[in-house]
Amino acid sequence: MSHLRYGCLMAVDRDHVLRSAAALLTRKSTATMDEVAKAAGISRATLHRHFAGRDALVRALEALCIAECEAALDRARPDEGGAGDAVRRLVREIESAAGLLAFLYSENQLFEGEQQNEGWARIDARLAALFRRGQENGEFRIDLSPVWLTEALYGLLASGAWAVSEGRVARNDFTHMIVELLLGGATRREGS
Amino acid sequence: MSHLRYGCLMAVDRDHVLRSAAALLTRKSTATMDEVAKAAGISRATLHRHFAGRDALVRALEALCIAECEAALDRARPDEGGAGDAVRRLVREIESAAGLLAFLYSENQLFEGEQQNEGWARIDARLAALFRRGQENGEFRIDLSPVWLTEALYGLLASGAWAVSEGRVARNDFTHMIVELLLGGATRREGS
DNA sequence: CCGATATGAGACATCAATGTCTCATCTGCG
DNA sequence: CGCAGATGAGACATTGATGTCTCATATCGG
Repeated sequence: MSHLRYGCLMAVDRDHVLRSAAALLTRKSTATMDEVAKAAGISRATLHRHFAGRDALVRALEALCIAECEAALDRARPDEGGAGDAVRRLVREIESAAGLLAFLYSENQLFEGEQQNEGWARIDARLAALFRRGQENGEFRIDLSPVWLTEALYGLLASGAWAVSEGRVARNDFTHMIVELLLGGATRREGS
Repeated sequence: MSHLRYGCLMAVDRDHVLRSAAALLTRKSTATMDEVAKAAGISRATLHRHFAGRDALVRALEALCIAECEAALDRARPDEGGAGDAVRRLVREIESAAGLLAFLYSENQLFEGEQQNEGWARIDARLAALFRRGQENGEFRIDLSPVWLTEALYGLLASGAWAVSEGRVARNDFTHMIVELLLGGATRREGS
């Protein structure tokens, strides 16, 4: 049954291609299919055998990013312990996907009109629920809506990934910078 | 001297075209030169008479955005009073340019390799100086670098403009959302 | 060794956006 | 009115990316 072998081998290679493409497009969002193929060490023809076209590739990257974000969300256990600590865990877990997130974040406006992957709605809902939980247990302020906090988190992740890739801030500071700004803000606390 | 009249009239029309293009590209960053021309109520030929090409148009929008940001920075008087209050004034003044800023923010990665407009360096420096002033007078925490706070401000402005244009948050909340998150963070203060 | 399958290389047509050009028309001014 | 400059409409070539195709080659399993 060559079908089974075919499927298996393709899946492995497909994943490798996908991750190469993610790494490249994170740095250069306008990279050509040819450049993507070269970056993955395959020919353009083979790239097309894996992904019908650029659109399909971006969609696959979107699915990958969604899967990684949901996995990060799972690992972060957003329903356990303090909401602030959960946010810290989440940012730490999602850091590796931030570059891809930033790429898709700007690519999304290209999908206007077309339907969005419903995975984003799931993630948005889980993030908003985390912020809402923090509000309800008194940890977070209530004048900033969960929806806005969710959008702001995306924006800070994208900014952080961009600033790191540009060398303007150190990669090791990524989590700290984002978490501290998102949770504590720039104002110095009297207590600490 | 038709040259004088010519220069004057072109300047007026050019500004109108520029603002139409900004309004359109803010909503649809991939708009065609044809769409930009239609949005400005002129023909594609006339658009090309004003701006040599798409690149020149984006550069002109960049210059416009820089001018508006610097004007906002001037009006906000970042060197007067508390740094926190100065940031509030700044965000309020820069709000109208946030959409254009978001467009150029994602367009910038297209300019990789090519030299950046030095205006951004001026603005970056003024913003970083404001945050540094806040750190030095004890208002702001010192573990978040002025460079990161500057990047984060850009990111929040872009996220805010995007969220507003998508209808996910109310336009009237724009300034409050960004300022409060940037300065105070999501955590509820004991004092208030 | 043989055959099936995947791959690489490259030719080729397509397509969309762009930049350039011409020409008819309009407008304002003398 | 008559002219110069600006405009609109549209044709045209160019360019870059894309998608499709063919064929020779490499690889792997039987």
